[in-house]
Amino acid sequence: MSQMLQIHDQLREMILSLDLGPGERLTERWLESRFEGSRTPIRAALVRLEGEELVRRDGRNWIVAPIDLGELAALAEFREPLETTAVRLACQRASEADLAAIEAMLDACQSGAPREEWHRVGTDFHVEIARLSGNPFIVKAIEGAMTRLSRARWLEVWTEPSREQAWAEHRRILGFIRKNEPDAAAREASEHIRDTRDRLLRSLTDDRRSLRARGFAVIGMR
Amino acid sequence: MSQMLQIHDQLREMILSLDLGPGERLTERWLESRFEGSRTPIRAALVRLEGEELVRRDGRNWIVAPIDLGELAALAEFREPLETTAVRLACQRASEADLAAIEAMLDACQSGAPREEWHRVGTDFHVEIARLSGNPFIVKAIEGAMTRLSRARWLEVWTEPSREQAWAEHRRILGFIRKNEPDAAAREASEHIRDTRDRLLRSLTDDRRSLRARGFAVIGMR
DNA sequence: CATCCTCTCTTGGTATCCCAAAATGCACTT
DNA sequence: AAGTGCATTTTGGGATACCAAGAGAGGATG
Repeated sequence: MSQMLQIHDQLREMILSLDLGPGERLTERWLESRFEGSRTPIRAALVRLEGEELVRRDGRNWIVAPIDLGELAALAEFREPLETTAVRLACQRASEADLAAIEAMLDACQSGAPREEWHRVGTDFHVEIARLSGNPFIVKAIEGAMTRLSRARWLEVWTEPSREQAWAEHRRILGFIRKNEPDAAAREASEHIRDTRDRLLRSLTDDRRSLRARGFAVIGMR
Repeated sequence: MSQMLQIHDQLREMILSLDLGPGERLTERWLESRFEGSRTPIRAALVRLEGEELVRRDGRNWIVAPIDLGELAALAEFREPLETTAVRLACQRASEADLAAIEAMLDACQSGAPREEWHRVGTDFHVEIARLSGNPFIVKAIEGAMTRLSRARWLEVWTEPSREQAWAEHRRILGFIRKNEPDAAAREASEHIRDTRDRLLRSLTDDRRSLRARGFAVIGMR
């Protein structure tokens, strides 16, 4: 694989895992030494990440995109029509094998599983459901939305009951698709997206001060 | 503005206006002489355009993204939930001034207007309506979808009645938003998107052979 | 001691250079 | 005449060189 793609993937991972704090400045020269490559592939990776809005220009400088809490409500508003459409289409188009694969994914996430696992599966569930719609534009939009949500979800303080509730909602959505009840599946999906939004907002607005203290640029939601 | 952005914009324009044929190969060296800049900014522009999926890798080469007629149906399926949501939100959030501005835009497109004008307004209408939703994610998604549709719309053979019908549908959507009738507006928007899809598909599948003859890579829709 | 100016150093933007790999074309074979 | 193998050319990937602009330190001046 080309060096540029390696750098892109590593840098992306560092950003999404909060190894690089939101708002942090990235100098091309630092990245150069960090990844032991020259500036050419590094700049290509940065331009690419800029397209994914994980990195941004600040004047002439590069910075890690700040987390914008103001986005969270808009993101839920965006996901709702798309995911309800996705589950409806999934009812028509998904095979039993597809659904079983997703159920297995949920099952694999036992209560003892590490935090990374819960985080990943909680994202992948929505992307995989979108994939069942068979519509690549819906898939890409949901991928983008979940990526945008990803860092905020690391910061969320997960309580056991809230996590359980989210998982129960996932299972209900899947169940209604399986029973081929598109209206019920869509209703569940809507509720789940709103519940998740509320949980995130409640958790993050409380902790915003402490996030700032960690040096993270967290904007919006005055 | 940086040279890279200039090159990006110019190249983007050339692609969207079909100055560069879909599927055409782009060598960095040719672009270098064409834009009288060195390869560094040109490569940055190409990486950027790759993110917008207007340019793509073919092995080690760069090519202008082919037009994929198979996308057209999926694109309509994607737009429908988003735009119906957008018009509903517009009913709640748009000011009279916003609506008047859009109406003025439609009015400015008289029957004698040049083809470019019709093409541009036909795209902008949808983007501006999306903007009234106040949701930046919806706006960007619609922008992307209309961009993806743009080249196919140049190839469409426009008949006077079909164009009139599209404009009448635009006006009806706007009218229902104005009268604050979200359900009616959403229904109109759905119908309009489907009608447009059907018109496009009918026109393009017929003419596919002639497009290929012009050297355009047009794939999908066996 | 505060302020302003200047000089330096670092940064990103651009041009150019080198290299390996892939394509091209040509000659030679059958 | 068609096919095959080798030499040459061209291409994109990466590294480096150079530059102008901006930030920051340090010194001169009030």
